[in-house]
Amino acid sequence: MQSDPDRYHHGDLRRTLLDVLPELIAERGLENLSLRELARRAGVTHGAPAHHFGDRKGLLTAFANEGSQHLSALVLDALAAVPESRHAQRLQAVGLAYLEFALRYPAHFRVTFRPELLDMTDRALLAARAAAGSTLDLVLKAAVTDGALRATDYAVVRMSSWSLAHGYASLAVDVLSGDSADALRRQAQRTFEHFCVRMLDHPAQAD
Amino acid sequence: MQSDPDRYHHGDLRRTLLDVLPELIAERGLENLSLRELARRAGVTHGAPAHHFGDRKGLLTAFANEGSQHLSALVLDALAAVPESRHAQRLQAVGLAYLEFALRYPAHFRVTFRPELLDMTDRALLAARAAAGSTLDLVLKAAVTDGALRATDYAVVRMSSWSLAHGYASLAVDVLSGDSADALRRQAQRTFEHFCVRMLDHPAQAD
DNA sequence: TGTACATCAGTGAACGCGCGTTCACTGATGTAC
DNA sequence: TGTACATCAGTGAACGCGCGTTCACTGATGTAC
Repeated sequence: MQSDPDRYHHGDLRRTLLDVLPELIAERGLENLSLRELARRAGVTHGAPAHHFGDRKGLLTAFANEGSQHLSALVLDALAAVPESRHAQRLQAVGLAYLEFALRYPAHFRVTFRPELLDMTDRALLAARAAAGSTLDLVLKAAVTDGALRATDYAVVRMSSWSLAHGYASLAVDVLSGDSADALRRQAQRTFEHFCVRMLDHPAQAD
Repeated sequence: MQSDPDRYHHGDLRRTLLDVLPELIAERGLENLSLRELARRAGVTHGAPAHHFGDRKGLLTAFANEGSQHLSALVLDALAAVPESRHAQRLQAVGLAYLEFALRYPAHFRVTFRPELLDMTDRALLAARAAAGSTLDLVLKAAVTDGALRATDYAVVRMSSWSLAHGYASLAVDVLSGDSADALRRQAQRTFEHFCVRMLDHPAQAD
């Protein structure tokens, strides 16, 4: 990717548009998102984005796809640091990674969970979403296998874990956005630990 | 309120605008909300709403105020049916009322928690929000008093309860909006019960 | 290494549209006496 | 009960604006030979 500002071909406009989008959403909100303004900030005429995304929905679909990938990466990273036998810690790690996603990529977070703005028939998007959602299932299934979670409680614990993480992240982004990110992280750590310890049992091997 | 369609004075335009708004948000989304279209649907020229709300932010602020009042009413109603000593049940009732708010008033739910769209200096709005938030505190404080919740766990349980309810409601409105409301309610009932039972202890008197 | 040609990426003018806001107005209502 | 007048609520024309989309174009790149 070259940066000569006067070249006719941009080099990687698609990438640049996706990179500029979060600032724009942060500044003006998803309500006032304008493709023309996006093109302006990318240093390109307003017709150019159509070459890469077609329309607004295409742009946001690609952006949401990226969001799901960020989320997957954060979850997998967090899990890599926790032994497979520590189920409560693993569940906590997933929840904290979800919050981390919202804190680091608030614009992605806002777009990713708004299906009415997206092309939900897009194969790449669906695959990315499925991948991001599957990790929680793996963690909970392992807990069932090891006797830390009753199979009959699986659905209920899955839904409450997801809701807790999603709610915490939503509140962090929308309602508590005045608080410092570190304060939110610390509080979340305690809150999620409290939750996970109570939701999963501790088989003999624990600790 | 009269309904003669040809009168010059509307009768209660303010009320009508607030009543029409949810449909409009449901149909076109908060992104595409237009004051002119709102006026059109209220059967009035586009200049009229300004008399009552000033601008878009004024309208949404009044709407969010109403939202907080709906939420308060649902929470208080739900609590009225549960004995004061049943702390887990009371906490569950608050959570389910929160979900009920999102299911019955999805447009209000979407607006109420978007401070950047509202005039957060509006006294009436602030009062309504504070009132809606205070009930959870009352329930948890009673649980502390009765020994069902350790004072040191107060903050953590408060935050996880709020997050769980908010997350569930958000997912219900945004992501799971294809599911039937009744199915969501039933699943929430089980999920919240599971959660509340584990978060609060059961002093001697229980049951 | 050079040339011809196809493809790709961005340009810029033009279009029609719906929007929010303003403002002089007029019809309706309410109040004072 | 009647009249005069002030206030309130909605009208409708006008404004300027930024938007998304289209499209013939041109400059740049890549490939075949």
